[in-house]
Amino acid sequence: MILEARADLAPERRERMRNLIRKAGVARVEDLKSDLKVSVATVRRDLEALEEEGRIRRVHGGAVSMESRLEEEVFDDKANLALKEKRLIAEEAFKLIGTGDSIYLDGGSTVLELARLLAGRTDLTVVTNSLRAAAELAESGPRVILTGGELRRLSQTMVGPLTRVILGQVRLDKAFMGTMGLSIDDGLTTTDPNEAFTKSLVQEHARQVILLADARKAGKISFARVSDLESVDILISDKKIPAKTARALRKRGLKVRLA
Amino acid sequence: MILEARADLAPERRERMRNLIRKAGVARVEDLKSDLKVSVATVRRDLEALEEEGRIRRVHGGAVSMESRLEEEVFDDKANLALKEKRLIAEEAFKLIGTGDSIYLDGGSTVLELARLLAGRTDLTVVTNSLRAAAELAESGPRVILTGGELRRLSQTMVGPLTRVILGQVRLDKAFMGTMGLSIDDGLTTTDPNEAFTKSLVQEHARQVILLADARKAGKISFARVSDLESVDILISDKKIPAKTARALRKRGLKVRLA
DNA sequence: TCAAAAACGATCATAAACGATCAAAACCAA
DNA sequence: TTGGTTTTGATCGTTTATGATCGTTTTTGA
Repeated sequence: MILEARADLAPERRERMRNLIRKAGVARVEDLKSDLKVSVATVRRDLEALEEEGRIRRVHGGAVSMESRLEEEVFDDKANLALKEKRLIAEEAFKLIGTGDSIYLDGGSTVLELARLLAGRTDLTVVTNSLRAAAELAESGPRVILTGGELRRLSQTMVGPLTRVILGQVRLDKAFMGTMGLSIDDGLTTTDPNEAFTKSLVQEHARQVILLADARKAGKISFARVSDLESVDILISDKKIPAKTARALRKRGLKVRLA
Repeated sequence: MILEARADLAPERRERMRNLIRKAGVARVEDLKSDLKVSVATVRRDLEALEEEGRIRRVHGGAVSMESRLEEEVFDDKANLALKEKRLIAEEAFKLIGTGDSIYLDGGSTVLELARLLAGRTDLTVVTNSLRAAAELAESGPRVILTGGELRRLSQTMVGPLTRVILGQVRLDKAFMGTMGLSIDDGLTTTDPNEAFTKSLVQEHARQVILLADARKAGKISFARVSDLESVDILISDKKIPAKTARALRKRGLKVRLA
């Protein structure tokens, strides 16, 4: 038997691939094929896996690293994890919006995807504490009202006690919220207490609270508590959420929709 | 040795295109075609994509970059000339800021120049209704508080009655204001009544009002009245302002500084 | 205002890249 | 080893990106 130089195990090959792509910012399938000495089929499968992890973005002919400058939201790894699911969730949420609605958008990448869908909806009034959501709608689209408040750099949102004063002045038909953690016992949690404060404030003011959370959020618990599960009217998630979890949430009174 | 120049992956080609356009401010389709060694069809398709992302604006024959800040004014000769003055005015204004000050920045390109100078000043608190100013300070720098309010797309500022509620809650040592018109008889004027409302509100709340206005503003009258000249404590302008005008302003109690 | 020239968008052909499929190879536990 | 699973690579029909063509629109300058 001829012993070839032993091939990489799949995880180490992927690690090498990831580094190659990150170093160059971009890589072609053909290059990866010869660098890693595998077939294009394997390269594609690995790229698929890396994309699923949010490490890279596939493009025709190769892939782009998420950590490179070619990719827009470098600093925000989370924005691109499970991007596909987030898009689907956002589209599902979009269906809930009626003509002339006054809606709230908070920070978070899933809600941001929803904001992108609203550019054409001049009939709406959008209230938001998210600078990025505002930026998406800055050129054209709905009437935009910003909550004001202290800028939290990490999330690019306005948070804290000052948000209360404007939120008290507006009517909100539907609030579309994101979350860091979603737990049966601990409810909604997020990283920053000021952020949590503003979120809970919004939930009090909105007639209907719609939570957008991909499956990875289920079971997670973060630092600062936002609210009970009962504050949420509708949860929109994806099909990867465990059936058991979905059942438990429904039992607590939430309407659960899977995009 | 044969060097087979391999074609760029679409994202890298677009990145190069984006940089070419940003660097020059504008670019012709034909130039991009030869620089990037692709057909005009591809150039057009890429431009279309970049426009979709909001990075450029297509025009007949080529494209202009949206990423050169003050994008509109780049092509306005007069405004472009005034950029130098605006920078000088901003630098003069910067000198007035003390350690730990709480300052207000409103919209307008001159004030935006001042915002750029503040990126390193972590000792300050900046209150602003300008999304562009906030964007300048979004990554690092002073504590940033946004006023909230309705988004006025043209100026990318938050204006209207809702701004009152947060402005009422903060202390402002110095307010740096821009203006469209500055007239001895009509005082400060601007184009939009909501904008005017917010400006006058700020002037009421700030201990010291500092107006940044290049010489072209002198004698101009716009649509909506903001306030009397007396509301302004210090005017910073450039040396092109007529001596007669400067005298008249000083006579009305303003301290006039020429950058 | 009108006509020529330039730029444009739509359409189509082609070549490269892609995803699905399946069989062979490698791997693993008994 | 054996039987079963996972991983890999080859094949093939499909999709995508690109560049050329052509009729239409926009700009320019007489």
